[in-house]
Amino acid sequence: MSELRETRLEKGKALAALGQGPYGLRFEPSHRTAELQEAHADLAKGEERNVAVAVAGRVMTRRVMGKLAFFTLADESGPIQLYLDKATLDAASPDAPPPGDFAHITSLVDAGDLIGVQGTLRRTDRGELSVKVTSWQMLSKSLQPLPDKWHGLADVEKRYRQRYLDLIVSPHTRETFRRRALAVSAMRRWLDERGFLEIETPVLQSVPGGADARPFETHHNALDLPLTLRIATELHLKRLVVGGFERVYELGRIFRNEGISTRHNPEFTSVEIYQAYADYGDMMDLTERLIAHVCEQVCGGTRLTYQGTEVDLTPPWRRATMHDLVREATGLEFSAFGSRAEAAAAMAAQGLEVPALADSVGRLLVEAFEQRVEADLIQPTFVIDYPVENSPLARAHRSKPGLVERFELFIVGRETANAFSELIDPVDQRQRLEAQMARKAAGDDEAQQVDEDFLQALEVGMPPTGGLGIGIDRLVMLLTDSASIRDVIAFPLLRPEVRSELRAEARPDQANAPQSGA
RNA sequence: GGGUCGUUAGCUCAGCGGUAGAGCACUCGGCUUUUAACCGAUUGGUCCUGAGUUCGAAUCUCAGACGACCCA
Repeated sequence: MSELRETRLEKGKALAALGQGPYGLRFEPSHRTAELQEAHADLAKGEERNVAVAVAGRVMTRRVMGKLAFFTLADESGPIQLYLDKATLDAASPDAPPPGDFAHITSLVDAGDLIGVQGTLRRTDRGELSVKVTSWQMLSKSLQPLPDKWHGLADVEKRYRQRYLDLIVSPHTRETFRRRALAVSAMRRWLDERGFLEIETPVLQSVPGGADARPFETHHNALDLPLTLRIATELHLKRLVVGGFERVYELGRIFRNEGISTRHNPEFTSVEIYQAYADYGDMMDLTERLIAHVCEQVCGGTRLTYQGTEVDLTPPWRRATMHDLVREATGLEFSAFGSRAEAAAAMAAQGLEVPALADSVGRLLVEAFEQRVEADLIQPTFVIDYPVENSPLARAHRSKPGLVERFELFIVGRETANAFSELIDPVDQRQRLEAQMARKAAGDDEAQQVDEDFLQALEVGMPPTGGLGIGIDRLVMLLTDSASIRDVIAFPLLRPEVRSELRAEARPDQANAPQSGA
């Protein structure tokens, strides 16, 4: 609908004729609105306070009644009411061309416009703290209507596609991203204070590694080189540990070419943390303390409610082996199975699915865990000691053959962190990655590949190291009580919006296609 | 990948085989204590797209697009 836009363009011209932009250069607010609300909470109804204030923000609502008008102006901190009366405004601007300053602000300023005002304070008879405006400046004319002031943006798709509108009208959305920023900065500060260095590693890689995932592919023109976007930061951070950095981390975006769901976005944020001379037990301690600290900073405590469920993140957290958890849930004792066939038969008898790709007792254990245990791990739980087959970068368990020193942290049924005593033996590492390559050749397109340079780094000698990865998006979902990962990513991936006329051009075959009878 | 639901005015929605509707927003008029302001008037449509059934389709059928949720 362009009529509204035309009207507002006309108002913009009228404003320009009055010397009001309509796009201002700068404005100096004296306060945020929330500061005024707090500082003048004691001002009584009907009273005025003759202090000069200046505030800037977006006009959210307008109520004009003859010679008096009320606007709501919102800045980042929240709203404040503007009290506009004809007598005051016209007296303050005697040189304004007819029909006068009050008429100008009430007829040329629309909901959605960004304006700055100067005035004094007054609490109205109804108890609303207001800026009694003496002068105003148009800072930016909005040519588009704001979403419905009562319903807000109910269309979920529009909320994601036009996040700016969502942010303007939904305080809850603003709060979510504010908390996300708080969580990330609290995490970095906590790590920095403990001597961890954040070092950036490449996003563009020749050999994607560090996780079981399919990468995005791209190309470097000048080198005529196929490249992939990183699926993890692990192998480069380990090279830094080899190089002598004993505590390193990187908090950043990684990319996995997978489906989209309420828990998956193709680009998401992780933090990977490596500590030399530590093992996975140390990383459990670190994980507890780090996440509990971030939770305190963001939520004010270590207890929270997620989608109606009480979650207590107060350390220490439960630690249980995968074998024990699967036994509790299914009665199956996986350490007693002598062959895959035996394990598969026992699983089938329990009504568990037995996928063909799970070609070993260890992989079936993980299947049983995913099918029967995972979703019920509501309170924070470290699941420890994974089968070696699924963990090609983790060190063999010091006392349990066939297992590795690995844990995953589950909260509200979701994998939230993953950590190992890192595998530092280059010979063992080569064998593990070669086994992965064999799987890849057999059709597992998420299997890892051999990274010769990484193996070379290990040959130089890597100290025993504990490594940890945390999914930031899922953690923020937990801290903000968000049901979907899209609610904590400002601009989640969506299919591009296609206009109907372009759609017709894109599918010319459709117009003449023969129709099969209905 | 499979299933369910949704898509109608700028926004929120109703209409479910017989002339396209409401509230809000916009525009105009009135109004000096409103806060979903109020009162009056006007304006606004590719009913997601394409095809089919029918005398007649927003409505029924098929295909497609996009989205949400659930499952894998």
